[in-house]
Amino acid sequence: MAAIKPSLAKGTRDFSPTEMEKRNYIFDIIKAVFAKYGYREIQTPTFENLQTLTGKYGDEGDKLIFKILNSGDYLAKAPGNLMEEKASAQLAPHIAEKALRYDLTVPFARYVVMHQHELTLPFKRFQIQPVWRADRPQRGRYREFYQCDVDVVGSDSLLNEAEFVLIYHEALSGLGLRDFTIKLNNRKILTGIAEVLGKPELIVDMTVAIDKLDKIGLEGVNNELLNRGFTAGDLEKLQPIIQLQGTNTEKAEQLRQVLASSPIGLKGIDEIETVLGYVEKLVGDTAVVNRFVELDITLARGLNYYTGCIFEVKTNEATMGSIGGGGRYDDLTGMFGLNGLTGVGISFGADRIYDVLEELGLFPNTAVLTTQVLISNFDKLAELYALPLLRKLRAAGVASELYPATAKLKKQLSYADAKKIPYVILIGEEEIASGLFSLKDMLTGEQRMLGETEVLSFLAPNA
RNA sequence: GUAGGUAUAGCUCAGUUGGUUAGAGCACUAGAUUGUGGUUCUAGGGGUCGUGGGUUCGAGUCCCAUUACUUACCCCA
Repeated sequence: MAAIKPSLAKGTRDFSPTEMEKRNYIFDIIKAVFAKYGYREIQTPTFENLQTLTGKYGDEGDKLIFKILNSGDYLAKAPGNLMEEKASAQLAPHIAEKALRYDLTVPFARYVVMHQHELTLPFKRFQIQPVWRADRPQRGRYREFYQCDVDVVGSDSLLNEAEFVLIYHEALSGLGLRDFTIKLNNRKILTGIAEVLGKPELIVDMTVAIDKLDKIGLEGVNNELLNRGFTAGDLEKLQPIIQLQGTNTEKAEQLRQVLASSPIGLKGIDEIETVLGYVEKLVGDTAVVNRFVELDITLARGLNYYTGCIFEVKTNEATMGSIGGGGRYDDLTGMFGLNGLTGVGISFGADRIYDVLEELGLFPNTAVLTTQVLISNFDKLAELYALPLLRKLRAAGVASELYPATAKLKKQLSYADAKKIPYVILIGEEEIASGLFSLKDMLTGEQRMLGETEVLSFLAPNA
């Protein structure tokens, strides 16, 4: 068999030991916060029935689902006419009945419906698993990436929304981020705006356009609105909304006036104000809230399913898309036949957070823990002589290893150096004769002769 | 799906209007140092210059095609 050139599938990455240690550092901090707020972990399968996933993410989203070819002679049962016509989209469900999960929310909805009789509502769960999307990779965008989702179903209390703001703040601060913005919006406000304009059916076009304010500026947004079916008169009404200024309270006040004729819009504002009120009480410091939380009506995401509050988090310390997002969906499980169950949740983009922490140099050294001590291996005699010490070190909880072959000391020390092992124990003729061990500090280069108990108490002072 | 950019050693990259045997740094191996790493010095291994075609006396260099990677748009974490 001819050797093939090794390569990674597009948009995927290997995680080497150092990277894994850093990734776990992120996951551990996020998990600890989730647990602290009462969420419990679940996992769902890597792949689901294709039917479970399609139709949940909009047309664009459906195209990005990785489908898994059926086993066996999958073309035998496929409709001939569709193959003749090369109708890929229609043919796909006939030859691919499974697909890789696209996010964690839809599998969670399926989970809730299937386990409804064993769940105590409200059910609070978190889930940290990879998801797959078949889009074109670019900076901060991968085809395989991890989401850290935390959701609660069966509770319509806005306390949940408020706690998610706290979770974001606590987790991101815990990771060392200092300047980020938790943006809040509400689907009902967007609906209200579209209503006031008399164009409720254009809500998606409207929000997609004004969402780009940061990127293409006011003029660009206005042009896009015109292209998407809005009139000059609509634009005029929209200007004060798009360019909303001031504190969160001031913004809410202005919106209240604009949306006076829209009951649903006013409800959205009520919700935002309630959430902000809870957040202030929970944080206990208005200045902190104003610094990290921002009412931003240009925020548009997940419009296919979000019905209430919408979240998005951006870091201001690095150029990166959003590092998290979420929202409320009133009918999370309706698509699986269980109506009237509301859900709200957020997600952390772990891979992007990793890139940001890397760029800002925020990974602590302790995130990269390794073997504490390496025992050298001079010859077979020393190797055997080392084994009891190795056993005692490990029994005392010291991460330790014996160099697995008789090799030049230079090579063994280089190994310790490359692996950043802080101590090396040298065992040769002298040590065997004296019964002492040479303990070398790799950082200072100092070397001492110690007895076994001294070695153990030095490397494991608390054991 | 649309539009750019890039492709030379394991990695990051030089390579002059087309001209002899394609280079550097890092990494690796060995020696200087037969029981001492990280610094230093010396030597060594490692290349069908992404692939296929074309122009030319001659192509890493120019042209065409193709593939892969990459950046941006759409969309999204």
